[in-house]
Amino acid sequence: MARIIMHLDMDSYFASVEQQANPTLRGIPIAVTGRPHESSIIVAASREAKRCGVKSAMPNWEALKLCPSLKLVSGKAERYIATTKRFLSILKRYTPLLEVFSIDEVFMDITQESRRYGGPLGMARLIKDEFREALGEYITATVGIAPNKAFAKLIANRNKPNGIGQLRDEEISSLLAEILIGDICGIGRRIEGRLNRVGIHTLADLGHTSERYLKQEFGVYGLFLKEIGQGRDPTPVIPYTTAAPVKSVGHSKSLPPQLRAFNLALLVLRGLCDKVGRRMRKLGYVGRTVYFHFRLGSMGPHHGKQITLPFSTDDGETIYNACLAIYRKIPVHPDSVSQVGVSVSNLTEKRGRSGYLLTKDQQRERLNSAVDRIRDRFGERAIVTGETLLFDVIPEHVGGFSQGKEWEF
DNA sequence: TCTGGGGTCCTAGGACCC
DNA sequence: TCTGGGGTCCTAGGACCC
Repeated sequence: MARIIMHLDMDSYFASVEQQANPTLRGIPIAVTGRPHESSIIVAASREAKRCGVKSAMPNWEALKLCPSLKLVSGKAERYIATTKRFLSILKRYTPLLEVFSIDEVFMDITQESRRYGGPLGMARLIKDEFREALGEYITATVGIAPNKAFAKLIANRNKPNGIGQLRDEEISSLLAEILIGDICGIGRRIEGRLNRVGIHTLADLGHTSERYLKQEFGVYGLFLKEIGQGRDPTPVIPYTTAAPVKSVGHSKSLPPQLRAFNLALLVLRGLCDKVGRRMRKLGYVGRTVYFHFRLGSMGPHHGKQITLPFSTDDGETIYNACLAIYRKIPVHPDSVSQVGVSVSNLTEKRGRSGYLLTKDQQRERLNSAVDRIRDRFGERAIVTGETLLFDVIPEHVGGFSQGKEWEF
């Protein structure tokens, strides 16, 4: 029996949450951005702004050119996470087979459950009614229903905003010739370009291409392409409860001109390492592999290197020292950088106090946990290292938690 | 005017061990 | 004498997602 997969995608999510929270923002073009007054980018545009052509990932200046009356709003991460928790708690009552794909997107396998609600369309309408009650009329979702994830997402995109779309198993084959490969989640610009150059433009073209060729060109990914070209996508819905744990924890920051000198950038990096350590301790992980990267010029190349430590850590200073060790190994030693970043992978769950850490580190561990407790109570900025005071000139960003797994529901 | 920040997965080569 | 093959770990790079 064919599966029934529902994809639910919140409409203009961050912008809608802001409009719901603040009536003066309703009915006008607004856009959520990281830094409203600097040369940043749009994270989310309201539907009024989208009508002028404003899209996410567009530089603010370009958005303002398209839509001079656009109101830029600073994003508030906590607000979006809280709203996501609320709608997830509604959805999990409908089925336990619920995959949190990002902060505003969910896949559900409703093969078993939809019958109880008068079929998938009835279920979708009920969910949208519940959302309106619980979240307010400005926060809406679009629902796509299909026999697999790729087509459920596709059909949701085609019914935005605030719509419901369904694609039945028997309807898919007749649509393959009109769906462009780039419309499929998983086929990005590079792969689309490579396929286009050999004359493959639609899913039907893809389906007619030999599996051998696709495998030779794209490795295991070629098998996925062949399936998609035939209207199939065997990828299962992976429920939140069985999803793989976080694999890496990182932070990076684009630097304003006054902090681009390399020695100042290192101070910013010190603060980023602290934030990474803090988040790891919150998540209960220690990690062994540290990746340090930086960027030269706004459009310049990334340089980065990783090392694996002989021990695991969740301590900001240890992570920072690892970055310095990496830096000494990098052949490029720039005078100035436009971005620095650090991420820790090779994570394991932290066990008891003495499991991984050396005795000489136990004092530091106690210090970290005391600092964490104070920050839990009085906020992240209650205690900062001297260097971290530099963050006062760099506003906090939003938009970077799209695929994080730090919201429980 | 010149671009954010958070992730995931896959591949491939070299080192090292048995 | 000096050769085999499998497995794991590490690093780098490319592609994708929101």
